[in-house]
Amino acid sequence: MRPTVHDIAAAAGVSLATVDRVLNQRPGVRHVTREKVETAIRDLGYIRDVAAANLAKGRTYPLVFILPASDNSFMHGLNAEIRQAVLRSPAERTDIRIIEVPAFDPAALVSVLEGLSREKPCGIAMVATDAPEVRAVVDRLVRERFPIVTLVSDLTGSLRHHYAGVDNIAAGRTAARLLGRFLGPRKGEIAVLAGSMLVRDHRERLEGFAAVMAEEFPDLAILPVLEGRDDPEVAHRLVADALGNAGIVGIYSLGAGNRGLIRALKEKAADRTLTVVAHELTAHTRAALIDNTIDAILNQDAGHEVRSAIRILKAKADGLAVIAAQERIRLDIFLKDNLP
Amino acid sequence: MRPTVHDIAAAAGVSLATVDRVLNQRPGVRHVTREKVETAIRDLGYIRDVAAANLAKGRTYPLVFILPASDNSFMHGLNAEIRQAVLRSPAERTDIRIIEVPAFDPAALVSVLEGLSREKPCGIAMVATDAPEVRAVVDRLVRERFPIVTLVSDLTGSLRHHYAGVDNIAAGRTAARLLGRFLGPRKGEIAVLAGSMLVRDHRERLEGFAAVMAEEFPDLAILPVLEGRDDPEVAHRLVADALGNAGIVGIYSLGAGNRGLIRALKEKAADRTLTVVAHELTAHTRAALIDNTIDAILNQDAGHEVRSAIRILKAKADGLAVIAAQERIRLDIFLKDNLP
DNA sequence: CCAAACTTGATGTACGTAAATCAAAAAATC
DNA sequence: GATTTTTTGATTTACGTACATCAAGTTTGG
Repeated sequence: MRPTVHDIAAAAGVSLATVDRVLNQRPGVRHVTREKVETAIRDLGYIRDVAAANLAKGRTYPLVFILPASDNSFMHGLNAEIRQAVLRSPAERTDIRIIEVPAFDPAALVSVLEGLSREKPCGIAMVATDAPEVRAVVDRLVRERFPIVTLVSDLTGSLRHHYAGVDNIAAGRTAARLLGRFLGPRKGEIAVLAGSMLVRDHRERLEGFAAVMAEEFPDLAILPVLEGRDDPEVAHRLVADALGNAGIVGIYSLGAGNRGLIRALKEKAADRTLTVVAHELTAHTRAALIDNTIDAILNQDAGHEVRSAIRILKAKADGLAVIAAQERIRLDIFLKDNLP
Repeated sequence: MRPTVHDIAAAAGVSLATVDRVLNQRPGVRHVTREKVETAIRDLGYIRDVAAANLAKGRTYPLVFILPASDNSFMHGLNAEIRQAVLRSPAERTDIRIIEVPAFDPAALVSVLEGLSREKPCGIAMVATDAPEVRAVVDRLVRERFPIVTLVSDLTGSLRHHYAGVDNIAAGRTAARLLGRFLGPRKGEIAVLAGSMLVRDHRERLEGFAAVMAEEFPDLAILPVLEGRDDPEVAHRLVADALGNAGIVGIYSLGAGNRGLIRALKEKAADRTLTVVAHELTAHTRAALIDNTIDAILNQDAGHEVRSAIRILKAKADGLAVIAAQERIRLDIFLKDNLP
C-alpha cells in the first residue's frame, strides 16, 4: 500500500497535525521539524491522494474560458466543446464559465481579465488577442498566481503557463509542402485566403507557408493575400474575383469562411484542376474534401484543446505535473481517406 | 451542491442502508422500494462520486497488457508507454502488469488469456493475433464480464469492448493517395514492403492501399509485396534487390524494419527521385524524413493508445461512459514540417 | 526567572461513499 | 395466529485528507 499521512507522522516521529502543517504549508512549524517531515515524505515516497484531498476540501475548480464573439464554424465548435465539458463538470469538479468578448478588441479583453482578478477563478483559458496591453495584464495575473493557458491563439512572450493550440508556423509550412508536392512539376500562382493579417495565427501560418514555398517550390508564386475577414460572403467575392486570373494553380485557405471559398470554386473553377488546401474541418470543408473540391484539410481538434486546457489548469491549480505528450495539440492532416 | 446518498435516502423516504443496497445492487430490497429509490436518484439527478466511492472501497484497478514479444521499435515504444503508465499508477489507482507472448502464436495467446480468467484482473488490453481460437476465448471472457480492449491490432467480429488503434484500411488508402499525388503525372511501379501478410493490420493496410491505387492512380502498378518480417536485415536485402528494377518510382513501407529500408535507399537510390511513404515514427524514420529519404510518415501514437486503453478499461470496470472523441486514435501524418 | 511568543500534540469533525452488524418491522408461509 | 423469511432501519467504522480547537510543551526576550 502507498504511504499515508499517518505513515509519515510515524516515520518523522511527529504528530499528524504537524505533518498536516508541513503538507499544507501552514505556519507554526520549526525549521528542523519541517525538514524531518520533508525527509520522511521523500524517503517513503509519499504522494498526496488528490481524490481524498479534494473530497475533504470539497474542492471545485472554477474555470473561465474567454472566447472572441466570432461567428464562424470553428468558434462555434470550440464553444460547443466547452459546453460538453460543462456537462462533465460534476464528475470533474469543475465549474466552467464562458465569457465572450468582441473579437480583435484588446481593450475589451483587458477589461474582462481585470474583472477576473477580483473574482478569483482557479484558472483562465483564453483565446488571446495579440497586443502589448493584453500581454501586460496576463503577466500581472500570472504573477498574482492565476494559472493561465492560451487557447488556439498564443500570446508569445507572455508568462502564460501553457499554449493549448497548434504550431501555426508548422501548419503553414505543412500546407506549403502538401500544395507544392501535390502540384508536382506544375508552375503557376498560388492564391492565399486569410481572415485577417491582424490575427497572429493567420500571420504565422502565412509566414510558414511563404517560407517553404520560397525555399522549395520556386516555380510557384504567392499572390497578395486575400483578407476575407473569416466571412463566407467576403471570401466568396474575393476568390471569385481572383479566379479571373488563369495562372492560378493552387489555393491555400488559412482562415475561416471556407463556405464562400467552396462556393466560388464550384462556380468558377469546376473545369480547372486547382489544388486546394484549407484549414479547419467543418461540415462544409468535409463535403468539399469528399467531392474533390478540396485536396487536403489541416485541422486542430477543438475538443482536444478544451480538454487539455482544463487538465492543465487543474494541474497547475494543484501544483501537479501533466503528461506532456498528452497535451501536445497535433496538426491533423485529413485527406478524403482518413476522415473521422 | 450536487445531491448525496443522504439526499436520496430522504427523498425516497428510506434509510441510507437501503439506498446503498440499491446503488450497489445488493440483495434484500423489495421491488417497490427499489423503484422508489431509483426514482429519487433520477429526480434529484444523483451522480455517484466516483472518487469518494473509490476511496471508501480502497479500489485499485488491476490491469493486464498482453503484447507480442517482437523486437521492433514500435513494440519497444509501446512497452515504454505502458511502463510510463505504471509510473502513474499510484495516482490513477491502477496496477498494471505486462505479459509478453510469442508473436504470431495464437495458442500461446489463448493459454495466457485462459490463465487470466482465474486471476480476475479488472481489465485486459491485448495486441490481438487474428485467429478463431483467440476470438473464442475473448468472447468467453467478455461473457464472463471481463472488460477487454484490443490494442494496435483488432479482433474483428469478436465481442471485445473497444479497439484502441488506427483504422488500418484508412491508413493504407491515405498512403496510396499521398504517394499517388506526390508522384503526380509520373508513371511506374510501386514496391510495397510489409512485415508479414499473416498479420491483420498489414493485410488491411495493403488492402486499402491497393484499392485507392486501382481506383485513382491507374498509371502506377503495385509490385508483389516484399515480406520483410519486420526485420531490418531482411528488409534491407529485399529492398536492395528490388531497386534493381529501374521502373520503381515509389515505395510504401507498411510495417516495421524501416532501418533496413532506409539503408537500402541510401545505398542504391541516392541518385533516383523515389517517393517513399512509411509507417511509424521512430528515430530512424524521423531522420530519414528530415533528410528527404522518406517523404511522409504515417503514425499511430502509442502513448495515446495506451492511455486510451486504460481509461476505457477503468470506465468499463465502473460501468461509466467514455468521451468517444477522446478515445479515437488518429492516423497521424508527418511531413518534415510538422514533426513533434 | 517569568511572561510572552512560538511550537507541537491530541483530538474531533468533516467530505461522500462502502460495507458490515444487529435489531426491528413487515410480509409470507403454514 | 404463530413462525419463518424477507425487508428495512439505525448505527458504526473505514478510506485519506483537511482543518479547527485547545492544551501542553519549548523557546525566547527582558
